[in-house]
Amino acid sequence: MIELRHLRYFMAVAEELHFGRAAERLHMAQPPLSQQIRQLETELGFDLFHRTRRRVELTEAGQIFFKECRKIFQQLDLAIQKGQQASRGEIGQLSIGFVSSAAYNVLPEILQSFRTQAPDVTLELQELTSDQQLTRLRAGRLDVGFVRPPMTDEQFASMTVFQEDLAVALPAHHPLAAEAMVPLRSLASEPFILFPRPLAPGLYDQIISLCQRADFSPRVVQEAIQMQTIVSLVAAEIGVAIVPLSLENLKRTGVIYRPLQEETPQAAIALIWQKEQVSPTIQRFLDVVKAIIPAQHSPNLKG
Amino acid sequence: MIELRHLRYFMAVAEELHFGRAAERLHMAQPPLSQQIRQLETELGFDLFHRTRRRVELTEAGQIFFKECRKIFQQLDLAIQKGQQASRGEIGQLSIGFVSSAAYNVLPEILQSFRTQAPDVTLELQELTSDQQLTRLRAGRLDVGFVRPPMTDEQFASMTVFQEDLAVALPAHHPLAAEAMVPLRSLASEPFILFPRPLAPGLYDQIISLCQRADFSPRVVQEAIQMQTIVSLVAAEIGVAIVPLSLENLKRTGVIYRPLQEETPQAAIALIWQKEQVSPTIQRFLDVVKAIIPAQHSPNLKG
DNA sequence: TAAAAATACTCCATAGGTATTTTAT
DNA sequence: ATAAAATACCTATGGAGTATTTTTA
Repeated sequence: MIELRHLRYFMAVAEELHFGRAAERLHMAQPPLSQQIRQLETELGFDLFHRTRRRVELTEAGQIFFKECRKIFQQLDLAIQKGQQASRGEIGQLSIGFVSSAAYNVLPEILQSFRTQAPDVTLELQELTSDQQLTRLRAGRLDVGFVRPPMTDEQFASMTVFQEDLAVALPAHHPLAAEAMVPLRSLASEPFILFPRPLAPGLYDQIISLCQRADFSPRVVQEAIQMQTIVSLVAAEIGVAIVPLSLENLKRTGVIYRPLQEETPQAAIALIWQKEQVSPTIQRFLDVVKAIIPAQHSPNLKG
Repeated sequence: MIELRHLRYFMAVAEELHFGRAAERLHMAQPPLSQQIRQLETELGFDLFHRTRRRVELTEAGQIFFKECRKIFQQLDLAIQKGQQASRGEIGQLSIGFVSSAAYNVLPEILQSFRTQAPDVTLELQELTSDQQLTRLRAGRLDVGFVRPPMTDEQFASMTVFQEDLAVALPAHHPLAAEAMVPLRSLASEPFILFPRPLAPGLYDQIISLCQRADFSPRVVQEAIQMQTIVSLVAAEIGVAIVPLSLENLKRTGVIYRPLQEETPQAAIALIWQKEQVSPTIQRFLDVVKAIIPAQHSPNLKG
């Protein structure tokens, strides 16, 4: 079986063209060196040296094998180097899941910062609902996810990266759009547009319980999977929607956002990951996120 | 010190993701396998596996190292394959020296044939005088040479590849050009153009002794290194020259070649090589040349 | 408790050392 | 006569085996 030892010895002899000097360079005696080269030649099935017992010369095959051997050691060095870089999180790939609304607030800044800090990491972004992300995180098909809490699974660690008030999205010509602030009660008879509960149970339940406290159940006329769609439906005067305030960033014309008069629970976005699976690349990503969060101030129209 | 053994073991474990099964595949027990992987990780300076003691998973660095390891083994296979090919003479390089006049007769056919038979051999052609070739052959800087005999050096083997009569090159309007055959004696008072003796002692001495036998010493008015030049000087009516007949192939206008009436020693071209240094590639070249020679008939205007 | 990897130890194959011979210059 | 590689033989490192423990699902 050929070992790197054989190749190292061969390289030394090929460079020195002298078994004695090569042995010296390898800090070993000459006879075992001769033996190992012999062994290598047997394994390879061809001779590497012309041995006139006085002069050592590379055969033609030896010359070519020598050049190719160099490449083997270069490839080995490269493998080690790349592995070490990866172990420091400097190269690698990172699969990131995110709910669509994260794309309108924290995500751009985080990605930009991470790309600067770790340019050798290939990012793979997937827009997914919160529970799709949980499934993929468990299966190891995702490294981190930006989800809507609550998130009560022991195997995940999480960090809140963004908090914002909920607001009412109104058609531009809706009477309530004239007011600076909307009391929730005034929406009691309005048609509502909501996410399907399975896709965002946290947000859905928040909205429902909010309405309950204002003594009404929202009349849901339409569900929509995308934030984009919800906003478009509002613009089309299909109904009103209670949405995270950062949707304002969409700048959809025909839609006006108004804060709720009531104290509302804040809509949060959390970064989650598997506790036990923190690769250096993931760690670097977490570090980048941590560095950015303090700079974030929850937008709040009431402030 | 990292050995291929370590890498082979790592590849097996990385593929099986199970030390027990990997050990089985490697026809060995599980504990030494664990040890060797440990050892590899220590050498590398980073972990290859996440060991939860129940599940084995590649770390990110491990995944990348795995990919690079594949390339190492591919490179190793390539090195062995190329070496074996070279040992069979299927690839390699061949340095060929030749005297300029060889380019007008045998060389083209030989090269063409060899290129067809051994397309993977890179040819390096050098136009050199006979003694320059001897020096380089001794130094190993040339594999074979096409020279003008005589060649009396024990360490070389040789093979005559071409023989031809000597002829007189005359200016087109020279009175002797009217004759079908020229007696050497009629050139006694003509101005001669010759090679400098050091560059082609064999040919030079042949010509001189030829003249001696015809009872005159040639009056040398000009020496020229290139056959081309000699022929041009003849065309310019500077003098006459005794040259190998194959120079006719130059088709220089203004020059007429006429055979000598006397029996002349033939000018030969020999292929020579170091007896002790016959690489498979050289052997293949010799074989090609041998196959061609019988087809060669010495051109002879007297025939 | 069952399955899998890690530890602890033991052994022997073989890499490497020493002494000597062979051979070519 | 000398330098260099090959051969013969011996030594001991460390790779691999067996038995056992540890750990977690």
